[in-house]
Order: sequence, then structure tokens, then C-alpha cells
Amino acid sequence: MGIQLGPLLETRKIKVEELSGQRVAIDGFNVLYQFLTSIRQADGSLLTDPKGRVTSHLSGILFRFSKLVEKGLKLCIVFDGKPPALKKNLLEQRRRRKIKAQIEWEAAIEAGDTETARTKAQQTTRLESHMINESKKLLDLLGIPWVDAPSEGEAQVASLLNQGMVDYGASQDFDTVLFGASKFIRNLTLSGRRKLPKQQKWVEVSPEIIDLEMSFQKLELNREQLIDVAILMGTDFNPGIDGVGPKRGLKLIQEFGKAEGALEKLGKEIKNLDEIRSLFLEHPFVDFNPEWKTPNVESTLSYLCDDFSFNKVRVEKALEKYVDAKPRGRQFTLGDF
DNA sequence: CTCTGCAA
DNA sequence: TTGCAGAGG
Repeated sequence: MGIQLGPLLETRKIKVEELSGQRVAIDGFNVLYQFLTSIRQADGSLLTDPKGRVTSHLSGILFRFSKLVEKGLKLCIVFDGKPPALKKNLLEQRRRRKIKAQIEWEAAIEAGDTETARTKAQQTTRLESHMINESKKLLDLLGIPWVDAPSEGEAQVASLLNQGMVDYGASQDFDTVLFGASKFIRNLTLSGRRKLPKQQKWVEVSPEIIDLEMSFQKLELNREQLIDVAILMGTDFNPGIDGVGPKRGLKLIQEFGKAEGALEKLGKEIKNLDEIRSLFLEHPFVDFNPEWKTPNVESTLSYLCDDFSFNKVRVEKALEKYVDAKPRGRQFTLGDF
């Protein structure tokens, strides 16, 4: 998912502590999808309450965000709105893949192959509207502001950055930079190790800041040109040209300046080229002024423990981190003066 | 994903 | 104290 822009961008590894006092807009669908993919049992089944309702997303919000808030980060969550028409093909493709994975998951369970079962289960991950509503309710109780984007959440994140409402955007998807997010964080987490799929290997993962200005300087490209590189490689809105990855895409745009020249050279065509460009350059957004509030401890306990059967001791412990949040570092922006 | 309990 | 396996809901 997303675009493989990683090799082209300058990144700087950081410690979460460096973000203390900073306002961070998180791509909500991206992070919920992560929780629903990874917060699972060994055979791939999701965590549920005794009534069978999924709780993985709520667990993820409570525990991960508690650590970030405790470190002094001010989180703001941005949810996707209506997807652009040009994304329909991709969404349909994903839907079909999930149905296939569902069948393969059941087969793996039948065969007693737990490893494969988990992998296939993860590929079936679907973010349902009730999960989004439950997540929003929990965020309200925790005092964490959220906003519905009119369309792509990543574009809304970029607009919050540009309007000075937040200091950083956070997502795993590199697309975020194409929408214009200049200060952008990947791997916003505290836990160090992550298991590689299909392997018994572990890798160290730490948060990293994507330095867009430095990337542009190094690549000798501007944002419009990076968008053209991405379009040649393929984005959420177009399939891209066979055999063009980050390296070749970059070379082509460096040589021809924009996609048209490169396409002519290759003898290829990309439909809706200008429309795709404008999806990145002029994406709709809404004005939003995030307000951070203190958590409602009693109501959160009631929601998670009474409604969803979370363990009270564990929830109380996590909630202490929200209450004891210690923002350090810069708390005011230039705009406040 | 993060948390917890237990072994080294 | 650290690392790991297994649980969490």
C-alpha cells in the first residue's frame, strides 16, 4: 500500500522524547488499520469482548496513545472521508484480495498451520464504520481531538501542518509527502522491535522524520516533480508504468522534467494525468482548530470495562499516563505571539 | 500493537 | 535488569 518513495527520501531517526510538547496529526485510518492488522492472537483472530465485538482498535488506541501522551505529545487524529473516484479501482482490488485471503485463512486453520493462518488473517483486515465510531468515542473520552477529512486524510494532515495547527504529521504511507506534508513522521511508536512477515527475523524500528526540503535538494526535484515520479511508479489513483520503480522514475523525471516527456520517451500513456496531479496538489480539506482536553477517567473506565470487558487494573494504569502527561519543550508556536 | 509474568 | 513467550478482550 502507498507508494515506495522510501529510497528517495532523506530520513532522520529520532527518539519519541524529542517530540515532547509537539502537536502531531495522526492519519487515523492508517493507525487503526495497523492496530487491526497486528493486535491479534496467534491464529490471527482479533481480540473481542464476550459478545464477540472486536476490541483490537480500542486496545491499540488506549495503550499506544497512552505512551505517546505520557511523553508529552499532543495528538490529533484525522479520519478519511469520501475517497476520490479515481481510487475506486484500487479499493475494489483490495476488496477482492481480502475475500481471497479470508478463504486461505480458513484453509490454513483447517490445516493447523498457525503461522500461515495469522498472515492470511492479517490480509483480511477491514476497517468497519462501527470501529471508527467506537474509536472516535474513545478519543473524545481521552480528550484527544479528531477531525473528519472531506476526502483523503493525508491531505487534511498536510493542511493542518500548513495552517500551523500541528507541528508534525504521522503516517506509515509515504503518500503523505505528495499531499504536501513537510514535517512527517513514520514509525511513531515506542516499542523497538517488529517481526518481519514470513520470517523468523526481528528488526529494530524507531520513529523517523522525513526531511522533505533536504530530500528535494538531494534529488534536485520540486514537489510537483516528485508527484510525477510517483505517478510514473503508480499511486492510489493510477496503476503506473510497468518496470518503473523509484530509481527509474527519478531518473526519468530528472531527465525530462515532468511526466509528459518521460511517457513520450517510453511510448506509454497515463490516463487522467492532470486530474491525478490535482488530487495531490489541490485536495479538499476543512479548517480545524484542535483542542486538547483532560481525559474523563470515570467514563473511559466505564466504556472500556463495562461495555467492552477490558481489565480494570490495566485500563486504570494506562489512564494514569494520560492524566500525568508531562509536555516539555516548545509548547507555543510563533503564531501564538 | 503493548502489557505482563517469569526465567536467565 | 533484560529478553522472551504468551496474553490481552
